[in-house]
Amino acid sequence: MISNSTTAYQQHDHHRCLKAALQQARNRCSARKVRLTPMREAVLQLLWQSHRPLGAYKIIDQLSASSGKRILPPTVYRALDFLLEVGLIHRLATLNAYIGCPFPDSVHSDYFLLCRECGSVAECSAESVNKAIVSTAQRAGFVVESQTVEILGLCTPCREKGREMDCETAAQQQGDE
Amino acid sequence: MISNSTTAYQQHDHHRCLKAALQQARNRCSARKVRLTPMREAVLQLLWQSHRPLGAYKIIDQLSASSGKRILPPTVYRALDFLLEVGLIHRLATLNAYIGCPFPDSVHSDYFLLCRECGSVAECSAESVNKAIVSTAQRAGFVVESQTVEILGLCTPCREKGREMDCETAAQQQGDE
DNA sequence: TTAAAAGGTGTAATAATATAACAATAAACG
DNA sequence: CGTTTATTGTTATATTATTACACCTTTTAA
Repeated sequence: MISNSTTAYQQHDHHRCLKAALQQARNRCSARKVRLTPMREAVLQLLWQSHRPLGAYKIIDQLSASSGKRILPPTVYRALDFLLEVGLIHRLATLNAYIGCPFPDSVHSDYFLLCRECGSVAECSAESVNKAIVSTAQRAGFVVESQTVEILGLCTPCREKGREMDCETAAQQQGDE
Repeated sequence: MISNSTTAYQQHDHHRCLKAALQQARNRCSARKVRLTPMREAVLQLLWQSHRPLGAYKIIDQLSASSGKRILPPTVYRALDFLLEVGLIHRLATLNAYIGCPFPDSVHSDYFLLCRECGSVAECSAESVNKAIVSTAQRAGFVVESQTVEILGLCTPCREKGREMDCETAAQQQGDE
């Protein structure tokens, strides 16, 4: 069984997506008796702007721009640490970037699909992957404590776009950074 | 079927291990018509000192110490890039560190067991993990191009040591950094 | 066998990501 | 309230990695 968040690269009402995430975050924090301060919420909101991960310094820049005053690294890293701790975001080791967690409340081993074309990241929780990892590790006498699984590839929309290009004019394949 | 290199944390003749790795590297480079220069070989050799990954700046320091002159970052990063390219080493994203590849010649999706206690890293290639990843990704419409799978946990020797400690004196559990 | 080209290394400077240490402030709690 | 605890501000710095350009060495090819 797969539980996933491939809405990441599908059309959807993102405003609703963000609103739900923030509400979930508030609930989770109050349940845990920890404080979702304005700074922490601001960082979380930035990470929910889109389904693309954001580097810490991008967050610093955006926050500085929107607040009008210089936000310094420790401020943002502390908010990120808090959000990681509470399970509201994840850090992507291969990108040195952070992303909102779409289902903080369900148990899940982090498993990410990173589209190299559009930069979107979908989080999945696949029991089969988890089982395969734990059981092969076990056969090697290794006890699993945590996993980092980051898959680089192409999401459906980007693959289809790529196909169109192949058919029409494969000539002008400029990268859109 | 699992093919692995759990010798990483088992007793073995490491000198032989290193010698074999260097020979394999020379073969691989000559087969590919690329040059395993003294600098590149020195870096590779350092990465084969043990089955523990090494950060780039550790390599720089060790190389500077042993050669008597200051080796600067680009020199080492270039050697690392070369070795990565040729498939003789891997980069561990979760550690920002590098490690020799025990079987550069066989096809394998990189899958690493990192022991949090002793720091040893074993590389495995498990078809079951790979298949689970590719098939669940596929169900999400995602085409896999490359994978980063890094598993943190405890290797057999460390787990056993931990057990002994529990039985005898759990008191003095000083981390051996 | 030598000139040109390609590949590799040395060096200085700097970019990008992250943390340590301590002061100032705000919130929670008795 | 006043005290304690949690959070944020600030300065400085650590860690990892890259850019740009000069110089040297190996290979190629005339």
